[in-house]
Amino acid sequence: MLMAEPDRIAAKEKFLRFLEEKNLRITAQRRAIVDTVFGTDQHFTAEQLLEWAKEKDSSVSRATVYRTLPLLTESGLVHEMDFGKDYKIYDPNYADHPNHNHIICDDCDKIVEFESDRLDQLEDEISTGLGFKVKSQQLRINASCDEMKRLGECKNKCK
Amino acid sequence: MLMAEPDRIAAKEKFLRFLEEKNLRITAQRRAIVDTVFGTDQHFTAEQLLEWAKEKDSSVSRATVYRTLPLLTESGLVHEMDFGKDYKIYDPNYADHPNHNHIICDDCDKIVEFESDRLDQLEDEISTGLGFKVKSQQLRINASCDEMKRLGECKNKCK
DNA sequence: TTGACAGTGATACTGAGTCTCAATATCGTG
DNA sequence: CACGATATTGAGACTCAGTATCACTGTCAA
Repeated sequence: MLMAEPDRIAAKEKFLRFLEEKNLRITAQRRAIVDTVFGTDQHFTAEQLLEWAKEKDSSVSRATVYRTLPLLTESGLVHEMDFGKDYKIYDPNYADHPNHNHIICDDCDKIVEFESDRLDQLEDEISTGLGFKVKSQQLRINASCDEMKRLGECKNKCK
Repeated sequence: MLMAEPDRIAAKEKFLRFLEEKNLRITAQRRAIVDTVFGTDQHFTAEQLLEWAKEKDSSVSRATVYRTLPLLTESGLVHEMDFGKDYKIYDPNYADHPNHNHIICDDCDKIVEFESDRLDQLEDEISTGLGFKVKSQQLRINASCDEMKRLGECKNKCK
């Protein structure tokens, strides 16, 4: 967990403004959740967020976390991702780097991100061509741990 | 559900051979499941497969379906897909059309497939360039129902 | 101050998928 | 064909992320 940086503070302010615009209230619990989300640059799960937010305000409950996450994604400041596991992963750094593609190691759950301008460009081209104003798009590559090992990316958790 | 066609029968035989090669046994329950899988060209969920297979052999249990599905995907004859819903979707027609990309309507769960040679080519190029022998890859585009409606693709279930 | 209502936590619930284990079926070998 | 090693089975308990319910609480405009 990194120290809050200027752009993360900006993201937090943007979200509070987003709540105001929707006539939603800024409560202590929401503050704790938002401080947590924009106080890290790590990917996290809903359960992790619950745990971390509870450290800031022990009154934060699971229900409130699950109620706040859709607001965060709706605001466009946090990105929800699904890698075929039985939980979702959230990226609080999304506004800064909107085009992520991922390689997922199915054996140890490690995620490697990569970028490709050509890919981004082609994705946009296809989406536009099909007449969609896209909500989200992702290229997901599932690979085996053997391959990850070969790249030296998978030293820790793999047997 | 279509009548079994030659290539589906071939797929079924391939799978039985796949079992033999792995010294796995061809049981009545596995026959019922395999007949079901390669007797349709529809996408299906694990629970749907259980229901359909039970009609052929009422002794087929949930456990056996969930134990057989990984074998089917491992054989390369069936493709497992995850669209961010809380269930997985299986495609028994995968061997014939291995390169699918999908647009998912988040509101009504409709799935539109599309192909792009340029995209397939670029995906291969990137994967190879990163040194991966890929297990699977998919480009997933989530779109809103409003957009689907505009295309006339979403007449039925959307409000 | 009041009252409408957004927000809350505790907790019950859902539903896909997994695990366990005793009983059973398969199939190569004798 | 019979044997036996072992792969496979079904029932049902279990897991776990996420959802729904509901009575209570906090906020804020009038």
